[in-house]
Amino acid sequence: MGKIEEAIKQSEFKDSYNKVVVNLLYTHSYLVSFQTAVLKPMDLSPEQYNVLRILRGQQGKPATIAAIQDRMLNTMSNASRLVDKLQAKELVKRDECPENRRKVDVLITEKGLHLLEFLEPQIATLNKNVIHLDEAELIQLNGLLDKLRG
Amino acid sequence: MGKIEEAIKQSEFKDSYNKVVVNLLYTHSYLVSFQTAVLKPMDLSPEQYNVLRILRGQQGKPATIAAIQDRMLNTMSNASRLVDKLQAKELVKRDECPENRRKVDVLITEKGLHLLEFLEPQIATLNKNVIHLDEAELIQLNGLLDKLRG
DNA sequence: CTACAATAAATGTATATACATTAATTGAAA
DNA sequence: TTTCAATTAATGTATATACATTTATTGTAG
Repeated sequence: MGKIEEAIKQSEFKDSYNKVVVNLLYTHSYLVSFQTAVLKPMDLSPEQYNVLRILRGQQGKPATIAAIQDRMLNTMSNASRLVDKLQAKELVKRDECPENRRKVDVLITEKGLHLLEFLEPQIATLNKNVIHLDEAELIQLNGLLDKLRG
Repeated sequence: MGKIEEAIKQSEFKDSYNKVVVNLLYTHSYLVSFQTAVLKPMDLSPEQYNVLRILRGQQGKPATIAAIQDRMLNTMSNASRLVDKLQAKELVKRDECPENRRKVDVLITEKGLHLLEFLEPQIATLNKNVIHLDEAELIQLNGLLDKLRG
């Protein structure tokens, strides 16, 4: 597919800022559509998958809703309802936090951990197939994205 | 804010592919949230703004719904309903395509063009303020994103 | 202690999105 | 010409998202 100009059939951009914004939005959509396809048979949305990985990253420690929200990629979405969905599928469980009853301790279940283990190799294969960059380029891209945000 | 590890409080990633995916999703959210804030006072969503720009790019020629869909950044969303919303605000108009009554000719209105002119300098300023890259880095980033998609 | 502000999560609501289905029109084969 | 497949847009529907409001609990000033 190649250059963004061909991909969206637009011959030129106002400036490089504009072009990089469009390119990022387009590449995001490209990646998310593949990811969605892999997750869908397991009835998971990309954000639900992300929350599961956040919880596994806690390594046994519970996370509050606010802590999950804080680590989410899409900072504006609704952690409380995402946890609802995951709980309905028994992938996470909620406990009232004993020392502060306003808070809720969220933990990933065994079932949730197994689902992640099942999905991870599929996601890894997918990534290698759809991201046409070598290791050096990946590192360079990570650096540029970090720098972009300042 | 800096490195993605700090931004989402995750100390390490499975591999560079994984890291670049997370970094892209996070950077996307970073950019979209700023863009949304600029567009919101004008009652436009980012995708509606994108459709307006696609239509202006036609330079007077109408575009069918399918042609808009094809050029959209988020390839899965619904051009027909986005055009509905824009039409309700009188930013675009729809005409039945005379030589093929299945098709619909969509055109940007004067009002739509004026809105774009009003927004563009605001978006340009925003981009310069939130994208902390110089011209050489922007070009490099565009190249890497194009290559990523293959 | 009481009243009130601050915090945490849940809920309400409108809109957006993903995806499937339907409806209308056209083109082409029998 | 009739029938049927293909094309194009619109609609249905379930879910996701953004953002405001509400509820419950805690902490603190008076």
